[in-house]
Amino acid sequence: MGLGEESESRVEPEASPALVLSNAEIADRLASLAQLLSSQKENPYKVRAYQRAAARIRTFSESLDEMVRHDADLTRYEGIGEAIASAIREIVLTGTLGKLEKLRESATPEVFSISQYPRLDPKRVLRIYKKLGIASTEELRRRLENGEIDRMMGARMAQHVRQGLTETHAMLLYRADDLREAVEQYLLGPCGARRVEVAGECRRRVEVVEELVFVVETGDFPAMVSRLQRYGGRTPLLGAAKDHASFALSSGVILRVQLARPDAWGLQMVVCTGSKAHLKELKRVTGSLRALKASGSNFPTETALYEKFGLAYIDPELREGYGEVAQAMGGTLPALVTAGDIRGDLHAHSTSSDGSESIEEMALAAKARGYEYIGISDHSQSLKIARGVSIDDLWAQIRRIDLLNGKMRGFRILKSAEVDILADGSLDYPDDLLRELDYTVCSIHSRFGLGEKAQTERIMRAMDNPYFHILGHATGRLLLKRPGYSIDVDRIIGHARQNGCFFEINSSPDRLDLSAENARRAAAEGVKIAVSTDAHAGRELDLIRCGIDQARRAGLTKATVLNCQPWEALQRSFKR
DNA sequence: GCCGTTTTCGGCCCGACTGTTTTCAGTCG
Repeated sequence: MGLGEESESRVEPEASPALVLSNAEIADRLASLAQLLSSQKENPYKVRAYQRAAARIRTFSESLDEMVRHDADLTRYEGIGEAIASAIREIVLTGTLGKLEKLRESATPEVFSISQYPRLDPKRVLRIYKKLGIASTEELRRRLENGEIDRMMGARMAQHVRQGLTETHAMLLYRADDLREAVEQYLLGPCGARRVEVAGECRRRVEVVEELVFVVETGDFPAMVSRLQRYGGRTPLLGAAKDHASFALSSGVILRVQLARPDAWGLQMVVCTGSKAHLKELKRVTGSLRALKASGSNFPTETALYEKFGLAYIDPELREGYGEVAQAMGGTLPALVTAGDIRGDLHAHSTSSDGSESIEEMALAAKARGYEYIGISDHSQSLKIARGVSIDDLWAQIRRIDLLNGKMRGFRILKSAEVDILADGSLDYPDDLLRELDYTVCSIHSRFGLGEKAQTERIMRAMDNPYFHILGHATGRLLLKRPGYSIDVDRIIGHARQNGCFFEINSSPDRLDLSAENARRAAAEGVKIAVSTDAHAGRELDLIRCGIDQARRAGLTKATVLNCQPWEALQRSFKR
């Protein structure tokens, strides 16, 4: 998008830079090799080593091709040893990899065709082929599009195939932040930008990013565009006009840069930040933004633009078209929660279950962050793989925390547990033990496959237990990996309100569960939400920033976030 | 294949549960 003066045109690939292999092309070959080795049942650690190296290479901003030609030592990078370094050299110098070609020759036609899509897992795809009686990637794509893979193989498999077959790839926000940093440095350094600011999904803190957008100021835009084509060796230009351009980054994310003059900077930031839904709301007040630009009005900052139309400044996280423009006009925008409002973490693990630091260490880490409390919520007895705490051990842990609290000043360790919600909706500890805890986080870790109705009622039954307090990661989703189990969120929100239960925004970057949309619905019904990290080590308490991003996207304020309260108030909230 | 090092090879997390099945391999944190 952007307010381009002319529409984008397809650009023919340049002749000479094509001789340079891009990091993406090198990574693809290593990934294909991993596929073929995997389908030959090679040592899985070897397979993973190639996959890891391929993934790593996609994040490089320097050109591997150039490094090889300058005889740089590639083994200084983690995950690249002698063997993979020499494979990369061979790819760069000969354009091919003998080992890969050989394996391709001996592969079945099915596996050969799968290896054209380096992100597909051949084992999984072969299972699909067998079950659906098909044998080609074209057929695979067709069955994906008509929903058959979803129906026959499940949503998870469908997601894998979808990601494997498409060329653009979404990326977790917190990985995109690293990429953003690298591209920003590249824009300011080699590209000679005077000013760079990130916009788009990254700025709105959307949990999964498909496009990196920058607003830039430079005296020589064409030079910047040509320099960007050499990012990571070679970065294909997808299209360009005189004031904007987009590129296909190695990682599969689209990079878009929009040129802006200082006097139109604010306007371009608004347009490039989006979202589409926000801009639609905004245009009802401002009229066409394109016309606004043509009028030559002066909008050096976003605030200048919003102010001119009688709007308060709208935080980027709120720009999703949920009525924020009307709120900005009426002066009723929420004061979004910030990391500084958080008084403690209500979901952390310790060495008692699958954490890597002791209760004392976790407490010290929380105290060092300026928190007033930390809730130790270790896994319950049934979750064997996470070394769930036995009934006896939890009794002992309760007594130990009491002792520790006796020695702490101005800080409190809360006695909690992440209690499994069992298949029948009962909780994984007896009531007389649950009663001794300050509160509980109750979560589903098994039987994801129950249908929506059964899963919903399972959670509602669990909420009927008077010692149920916070529903942990409500849908079990893992972003870009697993869609989560199906539940009727509205029914569960209603039941939570009735029973005095709460939700959690789990801050793990690949969970962020509740979603912003569901958190918004819960808050609208008056159900408070804990923003928790699920930390398994002291440093993971930092992940709270990811949860805060999500909470802000949901429009949550200090008053709607459970752990913005001091312990005394919290204690009252947990009385049912 | 990489890493670390106790320098020459073993570990790379793991163990119970699940299944319009695949009786093994995928899955849950």
